[in-house]
Amino acid sequence: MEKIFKRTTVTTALPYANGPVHIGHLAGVYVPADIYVRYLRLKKRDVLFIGGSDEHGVPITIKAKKEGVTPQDIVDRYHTIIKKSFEDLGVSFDIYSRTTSKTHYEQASEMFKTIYNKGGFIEKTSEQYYDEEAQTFLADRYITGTCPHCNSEGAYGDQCEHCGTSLNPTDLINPKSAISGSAPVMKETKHWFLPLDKHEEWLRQWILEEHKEWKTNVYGQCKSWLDMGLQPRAVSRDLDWGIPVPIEGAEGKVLYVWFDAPIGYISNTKELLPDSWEKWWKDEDTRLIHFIGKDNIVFHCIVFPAMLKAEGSFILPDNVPANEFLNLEGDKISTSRNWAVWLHEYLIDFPGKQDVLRYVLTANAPETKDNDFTWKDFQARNNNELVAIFGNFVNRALVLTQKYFDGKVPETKGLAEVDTDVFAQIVALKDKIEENLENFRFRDALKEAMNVARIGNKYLADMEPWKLAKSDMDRVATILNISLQIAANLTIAFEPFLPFSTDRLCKMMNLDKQEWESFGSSLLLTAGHQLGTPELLFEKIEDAVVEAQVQKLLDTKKANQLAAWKPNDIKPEITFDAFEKLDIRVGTVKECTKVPKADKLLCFKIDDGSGTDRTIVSGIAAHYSPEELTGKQVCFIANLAPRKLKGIESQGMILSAESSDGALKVITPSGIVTPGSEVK
RNA sequence: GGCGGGAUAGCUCAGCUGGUUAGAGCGCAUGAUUCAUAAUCAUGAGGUCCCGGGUUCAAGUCCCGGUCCCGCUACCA
Repeated sequence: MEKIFKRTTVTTALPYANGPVHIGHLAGVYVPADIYVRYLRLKKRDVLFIGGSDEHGVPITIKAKKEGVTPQDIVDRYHTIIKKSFEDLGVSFDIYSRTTSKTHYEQASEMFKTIYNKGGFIEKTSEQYYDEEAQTFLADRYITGTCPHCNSEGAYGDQCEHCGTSLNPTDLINPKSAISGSAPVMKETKHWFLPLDKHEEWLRQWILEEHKEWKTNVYGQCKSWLDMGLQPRAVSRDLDWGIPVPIEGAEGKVLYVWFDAPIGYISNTKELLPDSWEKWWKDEDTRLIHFIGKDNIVFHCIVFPAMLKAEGSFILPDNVPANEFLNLEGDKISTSRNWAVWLHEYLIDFPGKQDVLRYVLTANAPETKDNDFTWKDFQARNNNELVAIFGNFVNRALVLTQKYFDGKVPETKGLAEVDTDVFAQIVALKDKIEENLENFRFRDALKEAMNVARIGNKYLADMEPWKLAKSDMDRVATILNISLQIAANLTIAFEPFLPFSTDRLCKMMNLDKQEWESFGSSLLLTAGHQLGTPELLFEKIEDAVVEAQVQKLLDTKKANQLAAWKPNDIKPEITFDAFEKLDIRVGTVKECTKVPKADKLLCFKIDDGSGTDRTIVSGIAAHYSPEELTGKQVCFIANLAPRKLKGIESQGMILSAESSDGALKVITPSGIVTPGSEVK
């Protein structure tokens, strides 16, 4: 049962303002959303396209601290870059605002208060680390100390970067505040929780029964969560960067960023339409669509709807088309490793080629599984598809008309069956494109749009007007009229996908933009209409250009890795006596196995020369397979107090070096020595 | 470890509720053509449908087991 909606609210995941936007964001969220919205507008449907930056949360405060600037400085910088680059790519937001806006502060506070007054939250008091000197509670990332697992210094409260173990702040040995350096104390703190468990029943009905049409990845993930049972989720944090919890007795507490961010969709609508925003969020005849990446599924399908429901007056999303991820040259896109193609840099490196990126990202969109972006593919799709099929057809039609009819649209002189058949084919394509777009299959829709140009090329090849020009100019007139009508249809077919190119094509043909319903018409241009000057719609991209991009990728990656990495500070001096207490030995690995039910641990049986095997558990499973190390000699600390890991007593610690990229390499003697040899 | 998604031609992907010789685009080969940015058009060669079992008259498609990739989540500490 398909419901008829009066209008559509489209939101895109709010990019986090601690870095620029890259092609992964575009392919997964912004380009498909923009295509969808442009299509709806062409169909004269009522649609609102909402975007904005997500500007709160701990990572931004950390980045600010690292750079010695304020969080506001950070978000101002990236918000500006992101907003500008979206505009330049033609992502046609009706508004692109931010979660630090005044409207948003008010809206988020109001939302919290409404839910609070309805009894929609539960309160819990727990103990957390507090920095007395700085008078603030400490986020996990703000606490450092010694890792209880690998004993390395400088582990964070949520994770030890050395061994990769995830931690709780209370696990750290000798915890220190990253703000003041003082030792934090445990202090009671109160927080509010959204009891998702109380929403489980209706969520189950709403998603599992009423939205079976959602994409399989989305539906499956939701079902998994619902089947596991939902837990209450904290909506506040002790932090000074964010929206203050708007009730009494909540000083020093802000809304947790996940609670505040999605409300940004609503706030931004309100900022744009202060008087009429509610119909876009509260009217049952409005269709709400969230475009997101797959990492955001649970959030937009379960958590945010629970918030909206708890508030009581909002509609729920009708669909959440989540895409998978885009890889780059075979590797995961990573901001920290600087393995990415940044939008703002692309726009500088490829001026006027917004549509090429839009095309490639759509043609290769990660709709059903992770996909790979390569510069070679980028070049091939530009040269073999945009230039050779689309651009070339347009050029042929325009140049031939220029040549035979001085650039004026010739009159048809009697239509043959092949002529009318062309438009029947185009109408069939229009239907396919519509069906694909309505179902968020942008890749297929684009392919069908390209088929319109293919029809044109085939028509010209079959009709051969350049031959008939010697004998039958009437027929040539008809053929070129038809060809030009096909070219005019291309301006409609590609408008959602390649808005810059359709603009140029319209100019070249001296044609106004057409609406979607004219798609398939054989009368878009009247006889005698004067065309503009033909230019090349797309130009070839040479090998050297894409090779330079690959090189740039490799270079910046290497440079950033080196620049970002510096060796840890040397620890405080120790006496020779202290050194002598350490007993480092060499042993031969007799047996190495994975520890069951643990992803990171390997269990070693080591010949240490004593006659009995020594058991050591080490967190290096992510870096070595058991076979690689069996038979090898390793160095280990022999007199470290034993520790139980996953129920196995580990008698010592295997020494490894950690490289700048985080890779662990086991320390091994340069030649074979007798097991039990001392390392001095 | 649990859960979700994926694995199909050289590459990127379609294959709905199981049914004849497994499809598309690009790339490749051959031919045609020259109006066009050596672009176009036609034809063709490419596939143990990840592996191993099973259900069935019939399995890429359903069931069980396994491998690898991605995401969520947990444990460990």
